[in-house]
Amino acid sequence: DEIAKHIHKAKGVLYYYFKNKEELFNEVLKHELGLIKEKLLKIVHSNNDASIVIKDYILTRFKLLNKAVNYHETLKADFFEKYHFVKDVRVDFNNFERAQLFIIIEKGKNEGYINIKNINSIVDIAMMIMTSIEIPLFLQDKYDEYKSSMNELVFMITNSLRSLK
Amino acid sequence: DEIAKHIHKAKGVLYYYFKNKEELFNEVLKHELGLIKEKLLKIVHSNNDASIVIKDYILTRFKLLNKAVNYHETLKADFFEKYHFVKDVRVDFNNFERAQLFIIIEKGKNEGYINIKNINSIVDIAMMIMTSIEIPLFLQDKYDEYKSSMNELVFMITNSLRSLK
DNA sequence: ATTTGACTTAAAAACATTATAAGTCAAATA
DNA sequence: TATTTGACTTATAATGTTTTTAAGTCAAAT
Repeated sequence: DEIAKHIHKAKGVLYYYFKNKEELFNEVLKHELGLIKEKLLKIVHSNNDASIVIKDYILTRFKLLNKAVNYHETLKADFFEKYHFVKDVRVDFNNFERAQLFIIIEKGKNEGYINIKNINSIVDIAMMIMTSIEIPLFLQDKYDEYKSSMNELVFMITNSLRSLK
Repeated sequence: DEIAKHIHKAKGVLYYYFKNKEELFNEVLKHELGLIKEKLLKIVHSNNDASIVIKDYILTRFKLLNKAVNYHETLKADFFEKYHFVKDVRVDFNNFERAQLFIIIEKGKNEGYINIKNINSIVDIAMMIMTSIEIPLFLQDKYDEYKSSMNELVFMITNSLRSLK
């Protein structure tokens, strides 16, 4: 009813374009994450050094996701085990991020800045940390509280990459 | 009723020793965390190098907390904003851990292994990561899933300490 | 000093009722 | 033909009521 009111149309028309409310929500979510993906891709494919790219990537990622209210809903769904609802979009975004981190680290290796054997394992850890932090950050609204630590977290991650062998 | 049954006493006697159920739970919780503190103190005050100590500390911390079912209840209470209930014990354990990490890092500095200016900021980050990871680990039962990454996470943290300046 | 068990009281579970939001569809419109 | 409407049904959630269960009390007993 609310959505229909917002577009000044009858509610029935929504079911002409979407199978149900879930499908509609998923499209909105895809759109929201699509915009974020775009911005992150620009960072990954910039001409900066890998150390700069990884810093930019992580900080921007959290900044953009903090405003992504539909994404926050998927965190809730996941936490309260209504995961199926948004599974595909979450898995897709996860794969996207894994791929980007891989690209950045590989770039760092080529530049001689990073010196690690198994890129995938470091990607795993980075993903584990980043996705874990999302819950206090976005569901418990601690983004502002943790903000100041964020820069140092990134600094720590980039530094650890430098020395890992 | 259940507790009274377990100790083969009438329920009323519980109120002779504890003001109410909350107080009883808090005592159980204190006891549970007390045992964990003991074990962690042994690690901190062992004769190992700081790099070994920090690794031992973090891995043991997660291993012990994973079995600490009453502590898990405090995570839930915190998440669902019934924090007051267990605030004191949680704050106390937090301070304890901050103090231990500080001691370990300071030790690392003295040994020349760690080279950072602001110990507190690195303690902040470590605490942020560790407490954030607790939610998926203990409330979403992903401890076994993340276990293999845990060693590498610790390796990453210790390495980052080495190079931070 | 400690324990009991019947007792009161507060909270939660179960159930029925009502209200709201989700989804359908024949007919209308463009 | 593609799109839109609005009255309609149906599923879900909110509300209120009753019942059950668990928390807490206390005079009396050990």
